[in-house]
Parts: sequence; C-alpha cells; structure tokens
Amino acid sequence: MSWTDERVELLKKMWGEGQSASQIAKELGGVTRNAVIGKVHRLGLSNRAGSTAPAKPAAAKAKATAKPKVEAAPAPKPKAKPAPKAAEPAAPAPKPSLPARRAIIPAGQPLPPQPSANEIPAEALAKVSEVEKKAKKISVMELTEKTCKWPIGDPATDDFWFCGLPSKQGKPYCEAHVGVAFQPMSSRRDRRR
DNA sequence: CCCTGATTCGC
DNA sequence: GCGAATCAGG
Repeated sequence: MSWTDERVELLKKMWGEGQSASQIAKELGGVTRNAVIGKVHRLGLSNRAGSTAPAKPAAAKAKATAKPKVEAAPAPKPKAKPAPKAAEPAAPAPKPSLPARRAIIPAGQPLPPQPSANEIPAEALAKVSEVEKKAKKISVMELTEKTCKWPIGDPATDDFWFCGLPSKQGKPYCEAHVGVAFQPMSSRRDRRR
C-alpha cells in the first residue's frame, strides 16, 4: 500500500483525534503501526497531547551499533536541531481559533447499558462498586479517549458523573466497567469459533 | 505481556 | 520516502 492523499488525510485526522498509531494502522489497513508512526514523523506532526512518555528531553541515545557517523560539523549551522523540543512551525494554522486538539467523543463506542438489568457476575459488580468509590467523578467535558466513560448516578440530578478512571486499551471503560459492559454476550453456551 | 510512541537505518 | 527493527516507557 502506498500513502495516497486520502490515506494521509485519514492518518492526519485520526492522529489529530488522538487515535493510537496501531488503531490508525488497523483502520488504514495494509500498514503497520510502525509505518503509521514513521509517516507521522515524516509529515512533521509528531507531538500531540501528552502521550505515553510526556517527559522526553530528546536524549541522544548512543545505541550499541553506534555508527561512527562523522557529522558533528563544528561549523555553526543555522538549521541544526540538536536543541530540545521547541515549537514546530510544521503547522502554521491560519485559524487563530479552534484549539488544535479537541477532545471529541466519538459516538462510535457502544453506549453503556445501564447497570441494572442483566445478570452480571457478582464479582464484577462488586468490583464496579468498589471502583466507583474511587472514581474520579469527572464531568462529561473531561471525557477523553482515555477515560472511562461509565456513567454513575442519575443524569437528571447532580449525583451524576463519569467514572473517569483510565480506560483500557481501545475500550471506552476502565477495567472494572469493561467487565460489566462487555460481558452480556452469551453467558452460557454459544461459543463462537 | 500487553500496550504506547520514538528513533534508526537499510532499502 | 518508506517501514521493520529496535528502543524506551506505561
């Protein structure tokens, strides 16, 4: 597969939305997450909201197979960029408004079934109860792709908030809530594949 | 062990 | 330019 204009566009879009490289790769198909990341770098858009490693002072890593690359030109090059990360002119947004990053909550994920019906393993429910005690109680505004979107309380009252705990990979909920949210599928027999 | 992005370097 | 291999961190 090659990086057609459309594919690059989708890449930019998804990356901008905070999608992970693997997710983007999966969506695009025919490419690995490495390819996506590589492309991202080449496109100049690399940093976005805090990622896995927030503090990375771009340390010069001397690897094992260190190539005796004779660069280090003593001549003061104006375009040398050994400097720590600074603002990158890569995205000269002519639009002063619209924050570059918007925590868009895609409605793609299945909405949480209200924790009422369904017979969910007592353990799972217990776990949820426990989790809800230490939930971050975040508001809808604070939801991101990485926060558990499990609603707690009555939406019609003030006693309503979202779990907010770190959601599990790809899932919209945290560990505990994933347990009760995605369990209903076949409790007895019916074993797929 | 799962994941994440970052970087390098042969192609 | 591309991306697998590798690195480094959560």
